[in-house]
Amino acid sequence: MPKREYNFTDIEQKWQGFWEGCGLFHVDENSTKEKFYCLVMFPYPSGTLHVGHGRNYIIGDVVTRYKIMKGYNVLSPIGWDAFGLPAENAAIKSSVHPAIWTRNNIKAMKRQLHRWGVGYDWNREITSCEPNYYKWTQWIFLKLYENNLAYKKKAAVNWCPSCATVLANEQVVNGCCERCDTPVRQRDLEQWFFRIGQYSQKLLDDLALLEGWPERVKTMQANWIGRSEGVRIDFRLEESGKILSCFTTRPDTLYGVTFVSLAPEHPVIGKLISGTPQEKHILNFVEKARNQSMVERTAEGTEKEGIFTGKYVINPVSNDKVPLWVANYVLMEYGTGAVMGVPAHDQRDFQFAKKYNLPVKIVIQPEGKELNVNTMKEAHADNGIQVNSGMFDGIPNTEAVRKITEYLESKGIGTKTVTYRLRDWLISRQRYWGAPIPIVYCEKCGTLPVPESQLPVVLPEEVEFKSHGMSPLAQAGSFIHTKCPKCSGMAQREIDTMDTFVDSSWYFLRYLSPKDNTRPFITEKVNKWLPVNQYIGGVEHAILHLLYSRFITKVLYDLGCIGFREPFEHLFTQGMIIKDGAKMSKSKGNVVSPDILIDKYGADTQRLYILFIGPPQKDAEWNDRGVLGAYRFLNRLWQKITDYEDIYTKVPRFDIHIQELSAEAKTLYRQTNQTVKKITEDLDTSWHFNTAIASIMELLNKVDSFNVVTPHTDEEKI
RNA sequence: GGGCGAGUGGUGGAAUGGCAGACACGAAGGACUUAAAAUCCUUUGGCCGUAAAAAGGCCGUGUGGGUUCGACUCCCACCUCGCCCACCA
Repeated sequence: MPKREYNFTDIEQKWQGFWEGCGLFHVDENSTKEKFYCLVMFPYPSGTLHVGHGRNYIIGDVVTRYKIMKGYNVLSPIGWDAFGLPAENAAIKSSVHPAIWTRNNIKAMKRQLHRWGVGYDWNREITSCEPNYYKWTQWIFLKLYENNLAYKKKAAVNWCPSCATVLANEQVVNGCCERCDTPVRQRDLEQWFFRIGQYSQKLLDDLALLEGWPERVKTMQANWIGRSEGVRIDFRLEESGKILSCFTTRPDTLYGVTFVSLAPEHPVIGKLISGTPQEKHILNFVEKARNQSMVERTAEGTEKEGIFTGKYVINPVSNDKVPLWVANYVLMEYGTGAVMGVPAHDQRDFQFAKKYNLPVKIVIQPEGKELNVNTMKEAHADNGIQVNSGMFDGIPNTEAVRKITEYLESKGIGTKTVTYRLRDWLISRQRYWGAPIPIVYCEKCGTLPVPESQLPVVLPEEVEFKSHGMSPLAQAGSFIHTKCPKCSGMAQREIDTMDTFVDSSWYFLRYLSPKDNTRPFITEKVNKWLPVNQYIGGVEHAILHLLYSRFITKVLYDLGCIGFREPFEHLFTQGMIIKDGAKMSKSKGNVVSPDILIDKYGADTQRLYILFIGPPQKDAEWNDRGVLGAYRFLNRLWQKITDYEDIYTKVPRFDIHIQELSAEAKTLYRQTNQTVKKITEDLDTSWHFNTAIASIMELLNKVDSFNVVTPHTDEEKI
């Protein structure tokens, strides 16, 4: 038999054309079939795609096609998360406008997605940097502003004094500017925040609703929200008698307090030390601590440093007089910005006390051994029995937590408090390439939101990019100067843009009405199609993107705009593709281009290999030889199928009489059905694409050996 | 320091309480070829066994314990690696 060639180019072009022609991936919204919303995280248009990106889209494509075959009405949309810092950096480096750079990248990546043969409803494509999209990102901002969920306050940014510009955390390398190596300083700017903190408890509670999410992602979110129960205890300043509150989760250690520390930013410091001889020293210390960049100050191994204020506070239960310090490890944003120091029972306090010769006082003795102040090498943070604790002596410390809290509350010197680690979401970016924040500042009328009728606030395209200095928007006079929406007098626009996470926290609603210019989304449609049945993306988004999307969904639900509280029913997080020991990425220089592989072996080979490489939720090592194996298999399969084309096109599909088959043919028939069953299970319940493919390979191997041992007549019956 | 995950042949992996190593890669040998590539066939965890083979046997899933008739799989402790977070009071 003459060998025919497996001409993947023709085959793939033919079928891609066929799918497009029959609109396989276009959703018929009037269909009576059950809906299925399959969503892949929309890509950032960074340049070109590499095979590592492909995993996400190929898995999404498999799910989409499988659900279509199972009879669902499947929505599988795609778009572009198109605002962001890399576009701006490209503009500075190579003088290409971010808009041009971004649109070119989108064009290139779109071509690549098409070549991969992944199926989307392209009629619904959205691009977050286009005015018809960011108009509605601005609308979301206005809704939050109207409902007191957006506010402005001073917050520190990383500031490079040499470039005179704000740096993102990732642009700070070892505490220095990545471009000029100048040490980065902290600088306070007025910035916009969303009150996600107000939703901490809801975001935590509703994790329980997410049965289709991986446990580890839910745990990560719960840890990030970081609820902790404790007590706010009122200490008093020795001289003035004024209250200084400390937050603690360990009220049982209250009798062991030997000092109290303040965050360098604590507002009480200034007044407290004003006019004292040590004032200058302390202010120097505060200044130094505040100039450590966030990254540096919170990095592991940063030396704990402090300075004595010369003042004392009074312990409300023991009446001990303890020194008041300022320490760089105390954070103003968490708790009250003041911490009680218990060296005997907190390791960090222990180190601090040893360094500055502060006393150690044991108030909890572990059972079975006795702690001694003079021989302790580290703090005892575990449980034990209360000692040196007045009326609470002799009870287990776990009980003392409750008893001391009750006592403090009854005396009015403490309050049970729940705190969350989750801070409000800083959405201001001193950048050009983002959605402008729709706010106007009028000298007469103050801070005003841009009326909805005036949206979008269009990002001007004629601006200058300089390697240093302020955001290009700050120099765009025609953008800044505007009329006050209230008094029509002279006013100025906000020049900060929004964090790109705002763009991506609602895009899944827009796919249902991507071109509607009258509203961000259509309530009836999103209520019908959401929550998303299956969301697929990288685990690196387990916290921020997924938490922000949940937050915005909850806000819109509370405002009555939508009828569901969680956006994503099932979540799948795929593993990374590793090459030469590192995640495949352009910056590491270890990318494999899909285009070259498609030219050589075809898209199906690449798709098959990506699915065969290993369990999809785990990281996988890329191996060029593995691609060849996938190619060989497809060749064999294609040869086998075309060999018998004339037979099975003639025989009706289910016209097989089992009784008439030979024993070998019967076995093969059974094995075929077993394979179908195995693949169905792999796709339905576990997403074991690799073993599904392996079982087809096995079946093909069996078909091959069947031909060898059986006379030709039996083949024809199959 | 906290959280999550993973340790199985030369490699990616399969088996999740019942024959460990499916499937694939690589390697070795052979067929075809002037030759190479491609393709096809055979072998391929280690050790013992044998003149060579075969039969057969023993060992083997990071380490040490445990549960069980039976453990890669479940439980406890430890070691190593990866990822995420981290001075959170």
